[in-house]
Amino acid sequence: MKYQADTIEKKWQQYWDENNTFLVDDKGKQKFYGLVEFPYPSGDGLHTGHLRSYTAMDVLCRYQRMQGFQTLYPMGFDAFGLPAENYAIKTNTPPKITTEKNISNYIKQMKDIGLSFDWDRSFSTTDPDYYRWTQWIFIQMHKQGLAYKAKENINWCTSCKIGLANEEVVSGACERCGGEVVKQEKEQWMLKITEYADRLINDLEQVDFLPQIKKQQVDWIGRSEGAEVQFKIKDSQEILEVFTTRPDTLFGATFMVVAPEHIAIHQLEGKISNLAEVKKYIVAAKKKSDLERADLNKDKTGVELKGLKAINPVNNEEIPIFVADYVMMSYGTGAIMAVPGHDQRDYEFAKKYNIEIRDVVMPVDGEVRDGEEYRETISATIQRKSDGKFLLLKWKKFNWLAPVIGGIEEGETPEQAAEREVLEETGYKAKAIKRLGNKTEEHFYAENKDVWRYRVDNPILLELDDESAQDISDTEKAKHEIIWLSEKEALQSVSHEYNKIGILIYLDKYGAYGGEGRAINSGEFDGLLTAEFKQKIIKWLEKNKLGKAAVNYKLHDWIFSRQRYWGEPIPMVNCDKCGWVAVAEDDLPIELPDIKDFKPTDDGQSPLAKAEDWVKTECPSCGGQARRETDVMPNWAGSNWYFIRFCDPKNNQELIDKKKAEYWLPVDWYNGGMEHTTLHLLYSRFIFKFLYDIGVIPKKVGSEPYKKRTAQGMVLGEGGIKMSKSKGNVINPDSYVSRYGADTVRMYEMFMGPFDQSIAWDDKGVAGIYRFLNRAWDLQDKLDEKADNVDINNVLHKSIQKVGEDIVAMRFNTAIAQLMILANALEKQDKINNEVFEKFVLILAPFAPHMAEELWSELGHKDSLAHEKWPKYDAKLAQDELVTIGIQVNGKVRSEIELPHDTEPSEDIKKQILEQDKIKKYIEDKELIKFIHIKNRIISIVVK
RNA sequence: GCCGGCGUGGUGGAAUUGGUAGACACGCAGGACUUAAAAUCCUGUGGCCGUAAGGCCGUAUCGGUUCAAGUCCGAUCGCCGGUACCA
Repeated sequence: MKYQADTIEKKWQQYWDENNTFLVDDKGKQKFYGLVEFPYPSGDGLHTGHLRSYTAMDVLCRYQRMQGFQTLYPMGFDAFGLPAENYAIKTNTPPKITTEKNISNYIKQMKDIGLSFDWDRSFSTTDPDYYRWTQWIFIQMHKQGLAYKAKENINWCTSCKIGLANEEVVSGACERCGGEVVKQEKEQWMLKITEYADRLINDLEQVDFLPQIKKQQVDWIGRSEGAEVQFKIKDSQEILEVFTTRPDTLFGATFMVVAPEHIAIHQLEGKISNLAEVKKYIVAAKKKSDLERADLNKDKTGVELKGLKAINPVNNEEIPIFVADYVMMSYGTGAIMAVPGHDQRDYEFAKKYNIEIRDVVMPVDGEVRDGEEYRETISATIQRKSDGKFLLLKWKKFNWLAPVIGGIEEGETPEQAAEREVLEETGYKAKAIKRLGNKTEEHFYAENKDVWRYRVDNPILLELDDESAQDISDTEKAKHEIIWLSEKEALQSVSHEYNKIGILIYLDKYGAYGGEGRAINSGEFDGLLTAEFKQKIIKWLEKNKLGKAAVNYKLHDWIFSRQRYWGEPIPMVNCDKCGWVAVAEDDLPIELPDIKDFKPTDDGQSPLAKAEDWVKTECPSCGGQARRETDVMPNWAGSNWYFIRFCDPKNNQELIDKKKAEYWLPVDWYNGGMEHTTLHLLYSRFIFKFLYDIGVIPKKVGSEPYKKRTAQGMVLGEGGIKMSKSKGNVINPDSYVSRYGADTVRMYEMFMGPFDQSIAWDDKGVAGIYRFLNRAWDLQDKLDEKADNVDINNVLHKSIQKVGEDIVAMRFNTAIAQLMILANALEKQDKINNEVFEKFVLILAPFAPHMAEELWSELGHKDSLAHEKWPKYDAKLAQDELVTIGIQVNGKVRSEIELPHDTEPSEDIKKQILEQDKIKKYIEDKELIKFIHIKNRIISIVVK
C-alpha cells in the first residue's frame, strides 16, 4: 500500500484532538515542562523558523512522554503589538478582529504540523482574563515602589507625532516616514529593574543556559565597580561628580569632560566666557542620533568651557573642563575625569586638543615573586633609514626574537648603556635619541640565565651613525644573529608583548596603556600595584569626603509606557487631589475600550486619550473626579510571565495556584530564538523574581524561571540568504506540508543541520526525507512474526541508544542519520520480526508521529503510541563485538586488524601484528622504537 | 574597534572529544525495470598516479606540540553572529 501522507496525517490529528492525547494534569510523579516562545500572530502565518523551534521541542516532549514524564507542552499568542495597530490605522479594522483571524490561522497551521500542544491551556495575551493579571502584577510593583513615573527622553518623530523605539530611528530619521526625530522629554512609567541587577547576574549560576546566553545577560546588565569622585569647580560652590572604574589613575586626570546634556553647563553658564560657542556645540550634538554619536570611526569633538576650572582632588591641580559628545548622559554621572595616559578615548581627545598626557601607571607584566633577580635594563629601538626595517636579535638557543636588551652598568645613563649594548651585540654604532615612554616592569623566567628576573626596562630610540656594522666578538655571534624586519614582521614575530612597546611607541601605535601596573607620578601612592592602589585611594577619598566606592550598571530602569492603543492599559488613575493612584484590584481587568480612530493625537498622546468616556473615572482613593492613564504597556508586558499562567490558565481567583506552581515550575527546558535571549529573558527573569519575592511563586520553586535555555539557528532561504519578503525568498511551510506531508517537513527541519546553526533551506533535501519516509513505510510489507533478525541486533540496539541520547542533546540531525542506518539495515532483511519493527516505529515516532501512529495501529495496537514506553536497549548488544582498528607505522595507517571489543594489549597481539606482511614491509631492517596499543582505538608503531 | 563562533568532498554535514577523516543525506555517473519518461531499485563517487595490487596528497593558510592533530597551541586570511565611545 502506498503511503498517503495527507489522509493519514489528518486522521491522527483528529484522533489526538478527540482523545485529548496531549492534555495533562498535575498528577504524575515526574513532570517535564517544555516551553517554546509563543508567537506574535502576524498576517503572514507561521514561518520555517517557528517550525524549527516548535518541532524540536515537540520531538523532545514526545520523547519525554515516552520516558513516563507528565509532559506539559503549551502554546499561546503574544498578540498585542504594532502590526495589528498599524493595520488598524490604515484600514480601520479593529486590532481585535485582525488578531482573532490570525490566531485561528496559526492554530490551524500548528495542528497541521502535528505539534503535541495541550490546547486546553492556550490563551492570548490580549484576553482580558489574561491581561487582568498582567495589570495586577503592575499594581503589585507599584505597591512595592518598583513602578514609578519619571521624565525620560524619548525619540520623537516630528512628522508622525509618535514616540519611537531606538530601533525605529535610522540615522536620525523616522524609519517609516523619514521625518526628523528629536529627543523629547515625556513622563513615563518606569520599572525598577536595576534593583534586581545583582541578583540577575548572580543567579545565572543556578541555571543551565548556553554560555553565550549567560554572557549576553551579564554584558547587558554591565556591572562595573569603581568609585564616585567629586571634583570642585574653582571659585564656585558647584561640584562635578564622576564615576570611574580606575580611581588608581586619578593623578593622571588632566581634564574633565561633561556630556552636552549635563546640567552643570546650565548652572555655570554665567562663568563660561565662550558661552555662544558652547551652546552651538550643544545644539549640534542634540541633533545627532544616538547611533551617530556612537559611531566610533568619527573624530572626537568638543569645546572647552572657558573660564571654568576643576580641581583635581588628589593633587589640587587646576584642570580644564570640556563639553564633548563622546561622554553620554545616560551612563554614570554624565561627566568624566579624563585620563589620557590610560584611556584610549581620552588619549585621542587630548592629542587633538593638545592637553597634557600624564602617565601614572607603569605597565607590569608577569607576577611579582620571591627570589627574583632585579635588573634595570634598556631596550633599543632602531629603524634603518634605507628600507625602514627594525634591528632585532634572533637568539639561537632559545627561540626568541627581541630587540637589543642589556643591563645598565654602574655610573652609566640608560642612553649610554643603550649605545654600548648595541655596539657590543650587533657591531652597529648608534646614537641614543630619546626615551620611548616611561619605564616598564616585567617579571619572567630568564631562560638564558636560568633565573627568575624582575626587570625594569627603559625603551630607548637610537639612530645608526651609518648602516655598516663592525665585527663583533665570537661569543656574541654564537648567541644570536642579527636580523632586520619590517614593521609588520617585527610586530608579528617579536616574542612577548612587552618587547614590542618601544617599537609601538615609536610608531605612535601604543596609545593609552589601559592595563594593570605600578603607580608612578602619584605622590604618596607611588609604587603601589593597581589593585592595592584602588583600595587605598577609595579609603583616602572617603576619609576626605571627596568620594566613595560605587557600582554602576549599564542597565537602566525599564521604560514601561507606550503612547499606543493595542496594549494592556496601565491600571493607574490620576486624581487632582491624590495624584497617581492604582486601580482597585477588584476592578481588574481594565479593559481596552473599543475606539474608532486609531491614530495618536496631535500632541503625541495615546489614541486612548480620545476615548473621553473611558478616560473619565472616579479616584479609587477619594472618589473624586479623576482620569485614567492613557498610555499602554509595551509588548514585553504580556510575554514576560506567560509561562507561569500555562500552569493554571483558567484560575480567576489568583494568578496561579500555589500547588500548581510547585508542581510545574520552573520550566525545565526553554527553547527559542537567539534574538530573544537578551531582553525577553532578562525581563521575564526579573518579573519572576519579583513574583517570588511577593510570594506568588512558592519558595520551593526558587527564583529562576527557566532551568535550561537553548536557542536554534536561523532558517535561511535557498542559497544561504536571509529570508525576506522584499527578496521574495520566503519559504512557506504550508506548501511543503501539502506536498509532502507534515512528517517530511518536521523531519527535514530536524535533519538539515546542527540545531544551533543557521542553515539554508534546500528543496532537494526535503525530497530526500520524503523518500526515506516512504521506504520506512514500505518496510511493513516484510513483517513476519517468525522472522529472526539476530544479525541486526547490534544496529537496532545501537540505534535505540543513539536516537535517545541525541534527542536530549538536541543532535537531531545525527539521530535521524541513525534512523536511516537502521532503516537501511531492515531493508536488507528478507523478513522483519514484528517486535523488531515495533521498536523502530517507536523511536521514529517523535520525528514522524503521524506515520508512526499509523504503523503502530497496523501492528495491531488500539491506542496511540504517544504514551508507550521508549524501548530499552541492551548495552551489550549495542556494542560492536569486533572492532576494526587501524595500524599505523610512523604515523601513517598501513594496515588494520579486527579484535574483539575491549581486547587488552598483549604480547600475543603485538607479535601477530609485527608478523603481518603489510607491516613487515615497513619495519624490516629498522629498529622498533615504540609499540603503542590503545584499546579499541589504534595501534601505533614507531621505527627508525 | 571589541567580544563570541566557525572554516572538512560538487552540496548539507559526520567523526566515540587527541586515535583508520568524509557516517547519513543531497547531487552526479553507470546499470536494471519501461515502448519511453517519471518513480523505484542496484553499483560507484575526496584529488592525483596506476589495468590492478598499491602508492602519494588531502579538514582555509603557515608554523609548533605529540607515537598520533579536523580536534590542542601560536600567527595569518576569510566568513557569520553580537555589541557600540560604558568612563
